[in-house]
Amino acid sequence: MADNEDPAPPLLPSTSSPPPSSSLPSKSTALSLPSRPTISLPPRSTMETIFNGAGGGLAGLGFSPGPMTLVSSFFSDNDECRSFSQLLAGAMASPAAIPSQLHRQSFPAPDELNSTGRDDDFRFKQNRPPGLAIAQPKFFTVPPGMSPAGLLDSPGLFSPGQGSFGMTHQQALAQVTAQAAQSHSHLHVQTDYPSSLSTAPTTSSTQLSTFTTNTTAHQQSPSIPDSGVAVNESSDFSHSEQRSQPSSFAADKPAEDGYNWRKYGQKQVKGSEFPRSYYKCSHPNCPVKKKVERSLDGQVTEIIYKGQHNHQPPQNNKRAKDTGNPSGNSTIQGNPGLASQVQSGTLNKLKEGIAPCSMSKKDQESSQATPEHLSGTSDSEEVGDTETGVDEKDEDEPDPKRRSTELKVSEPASSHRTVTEPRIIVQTTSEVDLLDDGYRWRKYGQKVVKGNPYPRSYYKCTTPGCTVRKHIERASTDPKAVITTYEGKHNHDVPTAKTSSHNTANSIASQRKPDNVAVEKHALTNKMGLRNNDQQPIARLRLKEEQIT
DNA sequence: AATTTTTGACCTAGA
DNA sequence: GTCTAGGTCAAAAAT
Repeated sequence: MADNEDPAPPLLPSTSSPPPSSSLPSKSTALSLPSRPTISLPPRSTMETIFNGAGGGLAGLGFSPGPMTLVSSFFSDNDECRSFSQLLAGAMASPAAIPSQLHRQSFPAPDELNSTGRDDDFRFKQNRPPGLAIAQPKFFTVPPGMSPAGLLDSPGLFSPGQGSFGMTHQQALAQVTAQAAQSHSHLHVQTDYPSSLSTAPTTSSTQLSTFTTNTTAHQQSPSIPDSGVAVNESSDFSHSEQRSQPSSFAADKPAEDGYNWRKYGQKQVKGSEFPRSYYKCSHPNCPVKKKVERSLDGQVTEIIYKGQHNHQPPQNNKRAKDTGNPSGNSTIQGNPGLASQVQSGTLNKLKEGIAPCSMSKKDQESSQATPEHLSGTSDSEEVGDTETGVDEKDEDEPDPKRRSTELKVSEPASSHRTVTEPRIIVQTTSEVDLLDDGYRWRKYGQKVVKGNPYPRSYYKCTTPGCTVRKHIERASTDPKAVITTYEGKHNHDVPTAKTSSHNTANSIASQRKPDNVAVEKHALTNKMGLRNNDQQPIARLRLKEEQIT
C-alpha cells in the first residue's frame, strides 16, 4: 500500500463513471497520499497552561480574559490569513490555537501550497466568507510532528499586545465580522487531535463538529482535478514533505489525520448518489470511526468523525504518513478526538457569497444555524435549514429522527455534493452538543446592532433564581459565526438532559459555570481540559447537535 | 503472511 | 408489523 503513495492521486475511480451502485472503492488509489500535517489539540495540560499562565498563558499575562478575549485573540493578529473560519477553526482545534500562530510557524506559503496540491490536509475552508471562495487559498497546515501543543506553547500565541483583550463583546464581534469580510484565505487546518488530548480518553464523548469546506472553485471544476484553484482546494498542501501531486481531489480515502484507518463498510446513502465509506481507527481498542462521503469524482464531500482516539497518533506509521490513512487523499483531517461537536455552521460558508447550489444540503442546513440555534437551551437543536425546507426544530424538541448529524434530505445531494467541499464532522459518542450547554435558556430579547444585519439575542437561564444570562451574537458577515457570552454564574446544576446527548452535554456543561462574563467555550474546550474552570473564553463554534447514542 | 479493502448480508432504529 | 435507511459484520479478495 505504501507504494501507492506517490502516484497520482487518484481521481478515483469515480471520476470516470460513477458506478451506480458502487462505491468507488478503489483501494489502491487511496493510499497514496503523503502524510498530512495535523494540528493537534493540546493536551489539557497544555491548554491549561496557556490559560493559566505558562507559556504565555493569559493568566501569566496578568489579566483575566474578558469575554471576548479569546475571540479577540484570534483576530488580534493582523495576519491576513485569518478568516473567520480560521478563527473558528482555531477555536475549535484548540481554544488557544490561534491561527496567527499557525501561520507563522508552519503554514506554507500559498505558493507552496499550490504546488503541492493535495487534499490531504484537513482543512477548514469552510466558512470563508462568500466571495472568498475562489480566492487564492491560504492554508494553515501544521507540519507533521508539530503538535498543537507546541504551537500553543509558543510564546506569543496569546501574547497580549494585541489589544484585543478586554475588548467588548461588541468590539469583538465587530472584529470578527471585519475579519470575515476581509479574509480571502481558506483555512486549511488539519485538525488532528492527537492523542495528546486523547490521552484522556475518558471523555470521549463528544461530537465534534463539522467543518464544511466548500470551495467554489472546487465546485466548479470537479472534473478538473488539477488545475489551479481546484487543486488547491482539494488538496493539502501543507506538508513540507509533501511532494506535489496532481490534484488530489480524489480523495479516495478519508483524510489523513495521522491515524490509521481500516475501512469496514461502504454504503450508498439515500439522498446522495455518493457512497459513504465507514472507517475505524485501526489502533487496537480505539473506538474512533469515521464516515466519509465522496462525490463521484472522488472528492470528499463530508467526513464525520465519531469518537475519540484513545491513543497517540502513530508517529511513524507508514501508512499514516506516507499514505495517509487508508483514506489517503482526503482533504480533511479531522480530529475525532475532540470532545465536542462543532457544527459546520460556524464554519460554514456564508450565505452571501456562496451560491446555494454550491452548498450541499447539509451545508446549507448547517449554515442556516442561527444564534438561537446555538442557544444553550436547545436540547437538541437541529440545524435549521430554512432554505431547504428543513424545519427548524424547537430548541426543546429533540428530533427523534435524527440519527446522525445529518438531516434527512429528500432530495439527492447530487449537485450539491459534487461541488461541495468536504465538510467534516467530528462526533464522539456520548458527547455534547456544543450548542447545548446543558442549561435551559429562555430568550428574552434581541437587538439589532448597527452594522450587523443579524440581531443579537439575549437569553436567560430558565432555572428559578438563576440569573445567568448569555448573549449570542452573529458576525454580520457570517451568521454562523457566533459569539456567545455568558454573564453570571449558575447557582444550580445542569438541568436534566432531555436527550442522551444532552446528558452528556450536561455533564460537561456542568463544569461550565461562568462567572462574570466569559465567552462560552464549547465542549471542545472542555474536552481539551479547559474545562471551564475559569471561563476561559474561546470563540464558540457553532455546534450542531449530533445525536449519537 | 499480515493487514486492509470489498461488499453483500445482517442488525437496529425510526416512520 | 412492515418498510426504509443507516451502520456494522465478516468472509473473500486484494495488497
